[in-house]
Amino acid sequence: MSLKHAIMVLLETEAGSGYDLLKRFKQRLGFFWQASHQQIYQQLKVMYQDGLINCQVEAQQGKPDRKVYTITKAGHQELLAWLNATCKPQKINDSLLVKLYGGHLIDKTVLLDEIQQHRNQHDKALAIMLEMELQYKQLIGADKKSLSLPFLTLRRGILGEQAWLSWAEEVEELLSA
Amino acid sequence: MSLKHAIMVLLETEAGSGYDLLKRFKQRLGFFWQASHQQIYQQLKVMYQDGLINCQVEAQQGKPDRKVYTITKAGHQELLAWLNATCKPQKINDSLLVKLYGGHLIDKTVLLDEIQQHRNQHDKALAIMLEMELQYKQLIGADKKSLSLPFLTLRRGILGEQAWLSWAEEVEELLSA
DNA sequence: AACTACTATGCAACTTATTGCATAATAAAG
DNA sequence: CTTTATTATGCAATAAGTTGCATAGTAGTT
Repeated sequence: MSLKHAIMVLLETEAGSGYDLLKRFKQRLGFFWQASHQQIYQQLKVMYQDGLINCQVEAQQGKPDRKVYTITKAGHQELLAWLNATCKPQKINDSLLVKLYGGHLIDKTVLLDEIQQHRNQHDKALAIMLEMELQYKQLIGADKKSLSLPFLTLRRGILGEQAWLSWAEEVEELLSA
Repeated sequence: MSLKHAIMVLLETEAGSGYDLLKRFKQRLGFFWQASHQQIYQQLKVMYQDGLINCQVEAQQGKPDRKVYTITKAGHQELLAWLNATCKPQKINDSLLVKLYGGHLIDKTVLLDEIQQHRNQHDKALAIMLEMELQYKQLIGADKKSLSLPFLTLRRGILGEQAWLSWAEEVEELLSA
């Protein structure tokens, strides 16, 4: 289970509440790790029980208490152990491809429509990532160096999206013929 | 849940037992849909209870009975409904990228080793797919036409793997520097 | 003779993720 | 003035997926 470790990677650099972590997932790990708010809150609860993280409750007026989590020594060690262990290859379950595989059963305009809808999403995702890349490239010195590993994950996203879009062109060409 | 629908896509063209389906997943959908034998057997049980598939038991000497499943009318309709509905974007959870994102906490040779291990897997996967592509391209006429949609899913695999490998080169270059 | 791989199925327990609901304040837009 | 979005958290039930174990024969290898 890596959600636990993804959370710890985020907490390692900066403390945060469940909501903070949710936002960080979206902003920083969103294109390679997706987690819902339920998953995060539930996981934090378990991790706290297991002593991997500490919790400081900040009372707030009117709003529910804000629980700010930090990583413990035990958590840090667990994270290091995980980082040093090999991880299994990513599991891929892509329903769009299942649909395409069985696409002879339906009208091909339905397939084309769906591909185009997905392409819109991928176009947007790529545009965001290219913007992020631009911002990274304008950095200099220590800032740039400290972000070199996150930058590599961004590159994965960019190359992945570009490959997806190239493929979509092939699909559209073949289905439109 | 699409495992159900993936199974029906496979049963739509040809009847099969749980074990048959497991093999077909590996051979035909393996690079975009992964399912364990447990998942398949459990799912078949539920689908049978729900009337989506029929089951003919073939007695075998010494071995357990072989249960051959076929799709029912209800199953076919459910499949068509699913094929015509839009599916949500693929969920990606890639622990290798989480690891890379938090890679500043460990020795970069560990990262390099892991990338290289993964690259071996991706190299092999790509080689298999390129071989499959070659075989497809040697087909002619009706055979070729009937496999044009599976071929598109194969292209997705090929373009995806090539993108992964290009990325791995970037990573190795940056981490080795 | 022992080990390994393949065929062929399945239960039980556990972990992980999703869906639906619930609360409650602030701020912006129409 | 009403609706929508954002901040902020969480329970309960269900669905989906994983891990470990179990059975049992055949075929090939060491």
